[in-house]
Amino acid sequence: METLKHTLNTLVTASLGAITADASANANVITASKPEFGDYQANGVMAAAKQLRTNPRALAERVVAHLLLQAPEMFAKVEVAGPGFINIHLQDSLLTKRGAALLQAPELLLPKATHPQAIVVDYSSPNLAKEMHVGHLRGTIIGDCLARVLTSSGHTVIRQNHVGDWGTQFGMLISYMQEVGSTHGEVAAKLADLEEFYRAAKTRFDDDPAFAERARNSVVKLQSGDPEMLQVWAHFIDESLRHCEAVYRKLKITLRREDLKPESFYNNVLESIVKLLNERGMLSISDGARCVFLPQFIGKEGEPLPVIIQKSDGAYLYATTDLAAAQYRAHSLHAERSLYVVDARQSLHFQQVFAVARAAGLVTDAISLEHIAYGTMMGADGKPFKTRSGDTIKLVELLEEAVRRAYALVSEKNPQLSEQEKQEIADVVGIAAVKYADLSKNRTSDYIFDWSSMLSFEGNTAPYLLYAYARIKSIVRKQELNEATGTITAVDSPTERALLLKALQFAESVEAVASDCFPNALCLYLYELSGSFMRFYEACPILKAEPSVRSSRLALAQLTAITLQQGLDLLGIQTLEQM
RNA sequence: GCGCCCGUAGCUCAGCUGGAUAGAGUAAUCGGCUUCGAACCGAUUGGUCGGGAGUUCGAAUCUCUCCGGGCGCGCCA
Repeated sequence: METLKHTLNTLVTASLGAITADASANANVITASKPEFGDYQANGVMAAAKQLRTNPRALAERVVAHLLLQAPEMFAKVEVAGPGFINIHLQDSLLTKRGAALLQAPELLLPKATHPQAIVVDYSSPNLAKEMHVGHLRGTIIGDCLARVLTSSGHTVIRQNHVGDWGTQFGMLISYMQEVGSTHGEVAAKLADLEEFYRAAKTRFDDDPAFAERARNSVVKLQSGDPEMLQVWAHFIDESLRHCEAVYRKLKITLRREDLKPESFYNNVLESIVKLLNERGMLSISDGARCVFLPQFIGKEGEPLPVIIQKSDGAYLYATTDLAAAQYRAHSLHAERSLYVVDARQSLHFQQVFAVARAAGLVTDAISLEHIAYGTMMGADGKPFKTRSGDTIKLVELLEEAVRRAYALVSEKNPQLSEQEKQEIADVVGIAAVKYADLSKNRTSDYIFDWSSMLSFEGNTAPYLLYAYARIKSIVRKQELNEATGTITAVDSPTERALLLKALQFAESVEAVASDCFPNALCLYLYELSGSFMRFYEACPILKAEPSVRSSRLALAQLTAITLQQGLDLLGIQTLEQM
């Protein structure tokens, strides 16, 4: 179903166009900034009046008159306000009709994009040399949410988990694996704690020159395709992936093995990338390294800034791999959008990669390459977590802590629940709290990792939304079994009407997330929806209302519940029947 | 030095394709459960939107400048 905002914008824009004879005029309809301004407001008349050098209020009056002739049944009141705003008050019957239609066919809650696209979402992408830590949380959660949202909008989403499985550090790890055990079981036991394994290998590497030599040798052998090295390496990668998948399962992340497109996947095309750049005359040798210099990137003292494609020792770098990946996504996956959900600190890198890819013709204008940047995970001291400090908090441990805290809270609030129920609720609530804490913040700002704020269950948090949902479900359970499912027929109370209007606006926020990739907009919407329900709940009796009112209110509560459930699902958060 | 990001209530943050009197949460104070789940709801207090200038009917939002902070900038990813 087309959104109210879109319907209204089309209508008012048409009226504006008819009056001004300007086809480019846009009514710019938005949700009203205050309830007294109505349900929606059109701001575009003032800009149009300015262009025509005419009185904005007079123009607005004419637009309103035209609009009321076009669709009189939609509006309760349309009036001109202030310097030329048009305030739109919708007819209750329009709202109830739409609400009833959505209840009838909940799949209409999420309208499909008019132009479905093939969209690559590159996210999570941990380095397999180490265990996932809190630094991987944001990209994994945000990327998964975007993948879900885009899928729900009817796009073909191709997830790409660009894991780091190649490079010098794997030589060290392989050599250490060969040292610690000869049997599969011994090695697996050692790999149970990847972090510890990495530290131990690193220590060996730093302390023993002979070991370091073997490690360097291992890299060379591995890269030249030595079968034994490849086997050990594959074993390590497989173990490391198991760690990731355990985290994904806990977090309800939709990434699967088939979404893996590791760095090593591109190994055999890197040479051809370099060759192509060379043929295009884009390569130059600088200090022995093969580089691309683009005029728009200026370095420290005004000299050109290189993108290093191949090191002086012949090894490739991540820019090369990213170029290969861009080409693969454009030509093999036929993607029209490629989203890179990656830390904001890599923005220069992506600017360069995108620019080189386009300049070299590795991708055409048919694909939009977008760096979906997110802020750095900061410690309580305001400093970023250091990936190699050894002090990072493991993601699994963080999640276990969240669930523990949720369990304590559930036990306190609802001690009468069975042990199993408490545990199941704690699992959902703990994970939901962690994800929501992240998703509800603007992704571009830095994120301060703080146990108390992340695991607080008060205010604008996932538990608040889950609680609203559980409350509705509790009411629904209480209705008589033989009672026919009613539908929304009236919204006579202000909180009742506000709730219905809010529920009808779900798709508007989902559309915004699909185009701008800011999941916090959806969080804000769901929070407001829950708030609207809570106020409705306080003000309007449902089960105790007269039969006709009761049936309509029950239906409204139902609509709220399915909207909440769907919205939370898009965030990757499960709902609970009770909590 | 060059580039990118950020500075909004005591704290954590929304709002930024310019729109009406800048909003939430939290903390503080007060009120609301013999009535559908109080993990809730309501009220009050809390602001030179870092400073200044400009663009215009209108600026937290756009431009410039200054101050403060973060990040990035040749062979890690």
